[in-house]
Amino acid sequence: MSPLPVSASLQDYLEAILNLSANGEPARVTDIAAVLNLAKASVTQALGVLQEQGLVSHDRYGPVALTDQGYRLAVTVKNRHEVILNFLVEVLRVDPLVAEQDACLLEHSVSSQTMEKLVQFLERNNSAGSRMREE
Amino acid sequence: MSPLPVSASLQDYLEAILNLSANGEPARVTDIAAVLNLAKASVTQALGVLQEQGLVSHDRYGPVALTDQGYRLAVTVKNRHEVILNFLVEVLRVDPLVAEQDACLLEHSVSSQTMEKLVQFLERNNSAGSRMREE
DNA sequence: GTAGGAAGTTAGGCATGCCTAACACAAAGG
DNA sequence: CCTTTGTGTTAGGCATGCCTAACTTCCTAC
Repeated sequence: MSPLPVSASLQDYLEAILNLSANGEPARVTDIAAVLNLAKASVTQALGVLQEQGLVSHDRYGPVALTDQGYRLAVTVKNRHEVILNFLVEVLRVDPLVAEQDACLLEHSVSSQTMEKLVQFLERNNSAGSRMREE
Repeated sequence: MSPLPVSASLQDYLEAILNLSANGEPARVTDIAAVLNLAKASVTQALGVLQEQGLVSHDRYGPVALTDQGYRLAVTVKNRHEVILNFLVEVLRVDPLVAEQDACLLEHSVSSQTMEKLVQFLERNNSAGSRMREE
């Protein structure tokens, strides 16, 4: 329960698994490798670590599933990603493709406090007027 | 001249050296190690790499200096740091200490485009009106 | 059933980046 | 001088995270 030291890399695996299983797909090693653009062997290795930490369940040669704990963590990571992406695209007007890449990296470097502040900022400037004029 | 692959870690060394030499200090291995909170041996090693890449000049047992190229790169890195810090503190109102830590990490993950957009945003919302109306 | 190919794993290797321990050098004081 | 103290380097080790190559397992189609 302690704030498990889940590296940026492992967070990426969790996020990928969440996205895959959200799409109905059962999250196989090959799919994860494809999404993350890594060798399958690397995925197998990472899954071993994630399983040790109780974040993933994975029988040999079987599909991969998030545990409850892993799911919660993955959702957190994905939220970060989306908040940051939203900010980059909607506020800064960064090109969506670039923003997507940036979000992938930034999501691992932003403190919780900054994330909160970012959410607050978006609530102020987004909901208040999703089309707020700038002319 | 090509976009040298200078890792985040090496960028930190450059930034530290720039900050130290800006303070009059001659940037010694010990100082760099202290600033970055690393072992001196690690600094020596990194300096070797930086020297190979022509970013730093460093005679055995002597002080460390940035080359022209290294200086330019270090300034770029430092600028990124300051822009991000400024944004976090002035716009998001993140606690300065937390913001400082975040900036150290974020400066390595943000694309050039996002940096530009961030600068534009700050120019709009900072200089134009440090008290911009939000009512 | 059995031969494919696809999926998954294992083994071994490599780069980065950090560490500690031990050694070499330097500069200053007695 | 020569010893002491701090600075710098070298050597060796370790963790992470990736890779390729070779092997095993699975599944499907014949």
